[in-house]
Amino acid sequence: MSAVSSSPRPGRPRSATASLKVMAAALDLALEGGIHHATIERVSAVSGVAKSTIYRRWPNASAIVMDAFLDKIGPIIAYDSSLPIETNFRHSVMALVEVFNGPHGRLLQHLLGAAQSDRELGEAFASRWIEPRRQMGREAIVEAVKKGELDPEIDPDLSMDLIYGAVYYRLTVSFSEMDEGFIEAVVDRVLGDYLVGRSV
Amino acid sequence: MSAVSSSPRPGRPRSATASLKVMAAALDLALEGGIHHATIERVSAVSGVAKSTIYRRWPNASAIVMDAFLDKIGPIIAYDSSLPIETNFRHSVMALVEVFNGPHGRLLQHLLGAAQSDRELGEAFASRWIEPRRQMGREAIVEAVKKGELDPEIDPDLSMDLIYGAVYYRLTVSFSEMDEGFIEAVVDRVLGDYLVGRSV
DNA sequence: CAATTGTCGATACGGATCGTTTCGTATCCA
DNA sequence: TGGATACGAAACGATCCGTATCGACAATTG
Repeated sequence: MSAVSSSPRPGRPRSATASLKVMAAALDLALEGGIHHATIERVSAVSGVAKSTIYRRWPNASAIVMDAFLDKIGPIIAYDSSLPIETNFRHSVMALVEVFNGPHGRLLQHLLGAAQSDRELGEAFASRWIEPRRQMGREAIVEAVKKGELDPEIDPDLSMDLIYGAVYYRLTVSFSEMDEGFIEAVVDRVLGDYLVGRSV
Repeated sequence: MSAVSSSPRPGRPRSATASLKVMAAALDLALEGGIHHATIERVSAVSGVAKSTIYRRWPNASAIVMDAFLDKIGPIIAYDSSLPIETNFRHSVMALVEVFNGPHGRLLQHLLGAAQSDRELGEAFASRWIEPRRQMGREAIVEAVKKGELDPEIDPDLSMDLIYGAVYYRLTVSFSEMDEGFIEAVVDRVLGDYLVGRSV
């Protein structure tokens, strides 16, 4: 468990900039012409990093795009527990849907598509993109219960399945648009009955 | 609008058996080694139908697999309006999840994945697989409202987004298992509050 | 019956991409 | 100074793509 900072092994160390150049090139190519446009050959040509070097670090082109995407977009999670729980969810889900509708939306869709037939890709996606959001959502619910905003009977996990399920279903299964009204309806429908001081 | 039964056009008619042989071969290959194993070259070799003939009928390999899948599995829709609405939904969603868990589940997942970066495939999937199920689900809800089983306040479309959203989310986004308990929880959570004679 | 029209299977083509390998060079550690 | 490892460049065989060509075949049309 000694995660040494500098290089513990002999031999020439891996170039630190190579990975960055490769990921930047892969992201550019994928944003420009869809994920299938980001091939290893093209990434190598655009980044100036040799194919052999790339294959030493990633198993295939989709994995590069996934890494690049998660590094760039992954950290953005918008939960704000100072807001009322319902508003908090509306805002955070709306922020997610704005990513869907923005320039990275199609790429996210393509990545999720590729993950359907690539186990490692799917695991990376689930652990680095999906789970952090679920986690924060669950925590927001638990906090809201503590504050007395929500009925303790609520099932946080099921709530996440329903809310995120509905928006990903629209994005990737029924391929239909989402507006603010839809998000409000979903959040209301899932949280509404558990809001304290309402369902009288 | 004269959809003639036999061949109205001159020239040699298309072989009726060719499409069947192609679809059977494509489905076999896809079930055997994943959707990427069903290439045009292999389908041609296995089915004995020439590549040129295949390209005359389908734009790419995924489209063949989609057609084959929908022809074989598509018709199976299990709604039974004689049951109480809650039981009806539990059964039909359970039947869908059993498809997910069965031999065709991974194929469905792969097809949905391919549809993320193939517009035509996505539209075929939405119109031939998703929409018929939503339609029957909505009708079941409307009937239940008429029968007085459900509160007329319920939103059938939103209910479909929530129920199907949750199960597809588990299949394709969070990659987690589904058991009967999960399905009961989802259906209960979405329909429960609208069941007449309960939330007193 | 003969001409027309479209499909059939077989085969070949150029092109893209894959993933691997080889080679000489560069860089770090002991 | 070695030994070990990474680097870029280049070439490899293989697969699949989508298109085109070919002669043979089977239906309609006149």
